[in-house]
Amino acid sequence: MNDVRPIRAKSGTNHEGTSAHNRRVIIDALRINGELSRADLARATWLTKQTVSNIIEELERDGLVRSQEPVRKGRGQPSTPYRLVPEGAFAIGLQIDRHVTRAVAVDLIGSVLVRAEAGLPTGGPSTGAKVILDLVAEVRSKLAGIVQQSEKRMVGLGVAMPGPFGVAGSGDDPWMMEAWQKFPLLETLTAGTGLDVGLQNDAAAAATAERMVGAAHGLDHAVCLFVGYGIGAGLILNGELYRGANGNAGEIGMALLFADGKTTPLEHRASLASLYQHLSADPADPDLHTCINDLASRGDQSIETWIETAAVELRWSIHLIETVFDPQTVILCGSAPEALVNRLIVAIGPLLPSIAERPGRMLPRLQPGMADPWSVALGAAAGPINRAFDPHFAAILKDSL
Amino acid sequence: MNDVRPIRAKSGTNHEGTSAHNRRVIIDALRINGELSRADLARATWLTKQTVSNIIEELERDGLVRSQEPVRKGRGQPSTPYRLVPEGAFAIGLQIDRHVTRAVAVDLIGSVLVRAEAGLPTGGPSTGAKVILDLVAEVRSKLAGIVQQSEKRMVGLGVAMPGPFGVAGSGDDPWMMEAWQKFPLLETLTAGTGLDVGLQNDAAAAATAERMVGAAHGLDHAVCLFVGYGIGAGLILNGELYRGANGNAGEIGMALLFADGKTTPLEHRASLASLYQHLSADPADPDLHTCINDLASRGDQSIETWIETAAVELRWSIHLIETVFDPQTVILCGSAPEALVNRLIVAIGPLLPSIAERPGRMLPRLQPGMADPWSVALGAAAGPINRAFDPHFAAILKDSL
DNA sequence: CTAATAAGTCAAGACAATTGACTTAATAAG
DNA sequence: CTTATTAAGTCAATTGTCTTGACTTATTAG
Repeated sequence: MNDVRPIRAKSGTNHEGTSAHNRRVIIDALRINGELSRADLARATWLTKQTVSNIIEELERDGLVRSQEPVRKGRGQPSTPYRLVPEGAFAIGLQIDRHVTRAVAVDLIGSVLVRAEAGLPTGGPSTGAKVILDLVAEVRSKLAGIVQQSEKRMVGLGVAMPGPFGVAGSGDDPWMMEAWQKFPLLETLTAGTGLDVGLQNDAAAAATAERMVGAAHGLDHAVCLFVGYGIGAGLILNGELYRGANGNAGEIGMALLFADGKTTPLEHRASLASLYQHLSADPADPDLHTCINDLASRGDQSIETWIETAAVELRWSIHLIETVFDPQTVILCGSAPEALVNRLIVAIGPLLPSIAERPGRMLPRLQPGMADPWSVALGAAAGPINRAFDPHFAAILKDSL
Repeated sequence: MNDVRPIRAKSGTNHEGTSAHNRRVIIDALRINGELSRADLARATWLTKQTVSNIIEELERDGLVRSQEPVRKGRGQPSTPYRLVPEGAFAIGLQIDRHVTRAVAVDLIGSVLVRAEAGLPTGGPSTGAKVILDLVAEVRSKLAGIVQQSEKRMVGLGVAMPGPFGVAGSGDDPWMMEAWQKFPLLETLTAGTGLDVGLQNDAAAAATAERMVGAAHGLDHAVCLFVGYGIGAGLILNGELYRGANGNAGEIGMALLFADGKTTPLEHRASLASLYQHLSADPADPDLHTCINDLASRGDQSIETWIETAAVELRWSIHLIETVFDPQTVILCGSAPEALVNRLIVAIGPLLPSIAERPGRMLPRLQPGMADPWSVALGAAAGPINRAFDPHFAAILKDSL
């Protein structure tokens, strides 16, 4: 009598969905192309001139878009280009790593306006939660000091931390990231900040950053190979970040390799963790980053041996990524020091043969991405901005409110 | 003066896009749930009762949907359930393999109504094109003999063949699949049949079939590991088939493995091609399929050795797929004989530890899919049906006409 | 027998994109 | 210098699709 099994269906849409999508398409077009006139927008988006005019007018009223000086280009009335207003929206990005946490305030076009960093006490969330909430509050108030009304235009707080999420842990993590994952982080942050909070893993955040302001800007298919304390891949598929069924897509650090008769996760052979171990360095040392940068840039032998080993694994990882995802390009990025990433890129080449070798390629198979300790926090902040302003399927549907 | 770089932007949408999407959502809901009343549909899709009524009325007029006997379920007016009408649409699916080609006619709900097979002469497309066109014509006319007006409701021709596509070939393929890829297949078929023609690789077709009528029915994230002459993965991501930048996503047969000091593509170690070689069998032998099925079902030693080797590689492939895609489930399917696939599933277990091991899993990590020589052709036919009737982002946009 | 409940319809209204004519402002051609 | 041509952008009426709220119908619980 009672229908027990729930009905599964996709959500429908309506006028508001249409209008929301078109608004997002206009914003996206301006983000990708820098500045465009109404006529340009109409041609590029397949919308009518009139519709574009209406949307632009509304966006201008909302302070998201601003007209520039008219430009004459041949016959006909000069066109008035429009640009995104950087101060049109802000987001906070928060990176929670093993021994450090970073927060940034970012504007609509992805410029970092405020940054702050704090050490994370060992002991996990019980002591760390306060540090984090204080850091977010600090960044927010500094932003409010720079920009009028920033709080009115705050779209959310994006958090990035090492994954994978929701997996029965191995228990051998000395940095207590596991404890962080069990901690009700989203609830704590929502309650403590009053903001909309979103979570992604660090590789996904790096990819989100590359898509907003980096090498993946405007690309529909790109994979960011992220070398941090661990190693992961951030996936841009069909122009959107792909998360998988449980938000763990791209967590290739856990991939098991067979070599020398042993089974080892990739992470143990190519990641900063493996480098620290190779150098017998203390990961909590605040000078480590610059120190490694120095070693890498002057080609120190201790680091070269590691680079040689890691490069073999990375070369193979890139081959696999190309084979499996068929992306337009692979971007190597990381919280690793820039000099190290550059050395790695050289050491990785030449790439293994793969289906990515095709006639008429426009983009390099492998490109360097941001190698900036702040890029993950930036990507974390880009999350809420994407959700609020970028065109994606879910944003059209009624079930997304 | 002249703006040389083209403007890149996503397409906008309009009322028609909304309406087309809602129609597709209703069809999809009926496909997944079997039968639903208007009120059920309204609740499940977030559309209003009135909108659902209008759409159902239109679909009924178009012959895509049919009312069932009203059912009393407690208080209130009895509800009238609706179902998809199988004869509402048809598609032809065509599989082009190394030495054989198969064509099927399929209806709206994915039932195979007609099947036909032909040997492909060596010599590639120059001689094979006619065979294929004749086969398609045969299937179409047989369908027309069974169903009135089938041509009026024909939505297209889907083609599946081994990938990868558009890659500078290695030239060592004795089956001339490379020549097929250079051949203007789509143009020839479009001209020769007058139908809308689409192309996917065989693993993608297998996944499309699993999504329409198999283990991936109604799932949003599933990967089909397809063991055929080669080996590939068909990717269902966010409820849609993922193709990658060049239609080659999932072509894992080309993935290079390092073992025994050598570099070998996965394909050479786990695929029917490797089995044929192991057995010194002739791939063109038409009895090979049943013969291998016999050998596998009675546990013949010659085949068991191969299974042991292949299972190692497949176990690792599944681990990697889980790690990289984070799917809800992995489906093992193939053009391999059913008994062989079943033996492989047993031999593969137990699976390697991965992020797929999580508390509260609903689905098995690995499930058997269709192991039917006709499943690829079925999946090929499912392609045009999906394009015509399933909800997806592109279908909402103005640039999709 | 009556009240409650649920399915489904009706008709008016709201919303957002479309259409085609119009205005404005520039350059090219004579 | 004048005129034709071209392109950007606006105006006002129209169209297509979903929404709203009241209404009708059919059933069961009490």
